[in-house]
Amino acid sequence: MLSVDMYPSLTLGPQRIGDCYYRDREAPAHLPLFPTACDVAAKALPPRLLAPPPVPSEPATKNPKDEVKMELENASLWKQFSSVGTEMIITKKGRRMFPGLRLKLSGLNPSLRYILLLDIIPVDNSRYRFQGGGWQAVGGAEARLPDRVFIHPDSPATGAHWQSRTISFHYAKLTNNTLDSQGHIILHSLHRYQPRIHVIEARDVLRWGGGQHSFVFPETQFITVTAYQNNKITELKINSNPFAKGFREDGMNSKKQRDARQKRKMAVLTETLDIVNCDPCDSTELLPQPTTTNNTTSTDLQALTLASLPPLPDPSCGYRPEEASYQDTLVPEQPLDLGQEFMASQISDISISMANGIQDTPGSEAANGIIERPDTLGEPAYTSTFSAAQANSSSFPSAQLPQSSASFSSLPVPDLSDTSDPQPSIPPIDYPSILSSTTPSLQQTSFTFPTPPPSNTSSPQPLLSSSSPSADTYHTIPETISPHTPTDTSFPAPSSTCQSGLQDQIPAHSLLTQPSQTLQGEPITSGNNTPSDQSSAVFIYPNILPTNPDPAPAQPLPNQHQPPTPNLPCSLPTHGAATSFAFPSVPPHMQNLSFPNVSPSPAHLHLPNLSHQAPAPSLAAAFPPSTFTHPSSSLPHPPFQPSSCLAMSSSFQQSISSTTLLPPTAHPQNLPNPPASSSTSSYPPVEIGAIPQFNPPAPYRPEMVLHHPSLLPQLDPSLPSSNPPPALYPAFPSYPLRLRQDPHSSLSIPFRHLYRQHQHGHAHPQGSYLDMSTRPVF
DNA sequence: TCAGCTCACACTTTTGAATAGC
DNA sequence: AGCTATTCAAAAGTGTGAGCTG
Repeated sequence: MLSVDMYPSLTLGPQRIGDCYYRDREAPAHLPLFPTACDVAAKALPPRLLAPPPVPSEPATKNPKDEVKMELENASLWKQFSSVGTEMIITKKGRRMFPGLRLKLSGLNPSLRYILLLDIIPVDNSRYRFQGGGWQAVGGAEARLPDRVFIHPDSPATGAHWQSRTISFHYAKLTNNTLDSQGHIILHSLHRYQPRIHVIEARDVLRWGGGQHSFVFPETQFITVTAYQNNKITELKINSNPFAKGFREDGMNSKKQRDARQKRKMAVLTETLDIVNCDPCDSTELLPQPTTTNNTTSTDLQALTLASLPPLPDPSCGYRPEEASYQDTLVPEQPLDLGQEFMASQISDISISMANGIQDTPGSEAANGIIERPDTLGEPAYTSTFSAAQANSSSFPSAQLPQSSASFSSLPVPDLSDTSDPQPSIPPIDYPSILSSTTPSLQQTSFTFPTPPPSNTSSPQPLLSSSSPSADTYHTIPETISPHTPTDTSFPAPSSTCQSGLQDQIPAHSLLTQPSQTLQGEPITSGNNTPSDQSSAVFIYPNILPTNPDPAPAQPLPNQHQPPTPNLPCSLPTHGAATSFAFPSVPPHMQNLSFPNVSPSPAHLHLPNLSHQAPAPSLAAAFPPSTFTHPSSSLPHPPFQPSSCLAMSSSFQQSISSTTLLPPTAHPQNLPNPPASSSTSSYPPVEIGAIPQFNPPAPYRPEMVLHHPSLLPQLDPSLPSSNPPPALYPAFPSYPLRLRQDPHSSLSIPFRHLYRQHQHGHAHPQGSYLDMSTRPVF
């Protein structure tokens, strides 16, 4: 597949993939989901941009699709963690999530094929630090990384398949390696994220027309860390994760055992030393002291260690509070408080891609009861819900978790109100609260992002309202995804073209508004964000502390956020064709687009991700010829994060490539790809897998994205008309998925080739990843 | 000096190939 | 010959703690 660009919908983030609903069983809370990229963009963008496009077509939503429901099977476990403040370890090699996402789907058409995607978007623009027993927002978030999407290994599979079993995303891995080539989801450490699950009809992907459903469970929010900060979390992990069994009290790797081992070691050493020297005595002496008994173990150990070795690690390190005995030294656990602040801006990068996602038809969703809203992150919705819920509950202080999270009881409308509140409010939000509230609700993918929803839609309220409807229902609003819209926006489009696209759609100012966005295209995501800036107010992430109220400023990187991205989306959406694209295939737009990367001068595009990720599935997409010229953007981009990579499951890819993805309905042939075809010719269809992989070392540059206006989706519904190409998909604003090209490729080479090359890397038996971030792509 | 990150370590579970039995 | 069940080794996932980096 291509770059995500190609497929806006995929881009998840910001764009809408479909509808995103938060569902709470009980009460739907609507949490706006933000694609990472989107977020940024969103913030940057003026609200209106963000606002979900009016959804004219929403109508469709009512179909059965609407009834698609998703339940988080291990919600209780998640709630336990969220009540303390969930932390997820991220490593260079990639770390699985624990708890994992275990889901139950219902309401799908048994005979249709669906693709399940997982993406993780930043909840706010803040960076956190664990202080005083709680999480506090301490500054602006880092530039957004390329958005990557994890495609469930079973994808595409029939509705019957998905509904007959528990769906687990445990194979998905998180990494902090921005140059990751394994296709793992790239996240920043000490940032707060929200996982989202997207259900897309396979044909949709291909066509772009299908409905999408996005689900968010607030309780699954987490803060990334490279080492656990909260002892309570460590305990929970050890007690809940089978792999950590050895660290349990009774395990062989328990502190006790470890101490004992160390002691033994020490003893041996001391003996040796004694023999050799007398000095060792010291250590030996110490040893005795160690307390007696169990605790003693620890103490002993400490003593031993101390004696023998270099100073022991801080006692504080000791995890278990329980082991108070040890604790003398240890630092007592602290309640987590997450201070959340929003950084409104994050400019960061923009992962714009996400941003693109923005709008979507909010309205439609709303209708459904769903919330589209993207309102960004959470804005209101979150806040509201969360706040109420429990701000406290969760460990994350700042952000309040939605109470419900756990219960998910519906948090009806209130959220809205809440949301509003929250934002302004306080910085620190309780994580939990947020989560909770959201939990149930689905969000529509419409990612409207944080950005202030357009008047209506955009506004969080809608979301809320939607949410209010019952969580249970979760409306998923199937939205067709129009690639166009959102996604693109998200992309920072450096190039004028792109920008133009976006711009067109979006008021220039809006874009401009945010400094951060600055650049061209960015608007996208930023748009949403923008609000955020205020964000804090705007978004409600409960958790989020307003700390960084202004995003823009905060994010210096205006450039990064470039609205441009939109371009890509645009193209897609516009063309019905786009829809037709099979994943693999590249949207026509794309074809037009020249890939920055392509250009020899790699400089422009840096698709860091690309290169790595690549597990692209074999979607074959034809790439449009890279005519893309990508003006090298002058823009500086922030280092780009490889967002774009998509990892696709092999199966998925295969299917895709084979057309399997294509449901009967959609055949690759049909794919919009025509361009593809053309492209194919010139660019053979790229396999999705490949795309992700763009490994191109080159950092991603938003600008690239910008170039292609066509691609850019319309961010603002309101704007839309201007360019709206005939969208294949009616309505909505879905995010286009974008596939990235291989930077290398830059070339004219058909993507496939490119990808194929890369693929090897990605092929993950367990699942594939797509780099959604379109941005990176171009 | 310190916060944050990386790495090696020991332990555990999971996975898959090899083998045995029916 | 084909299928299923069992065994075993390798691979991979975990938190820990020391060391490194900026």
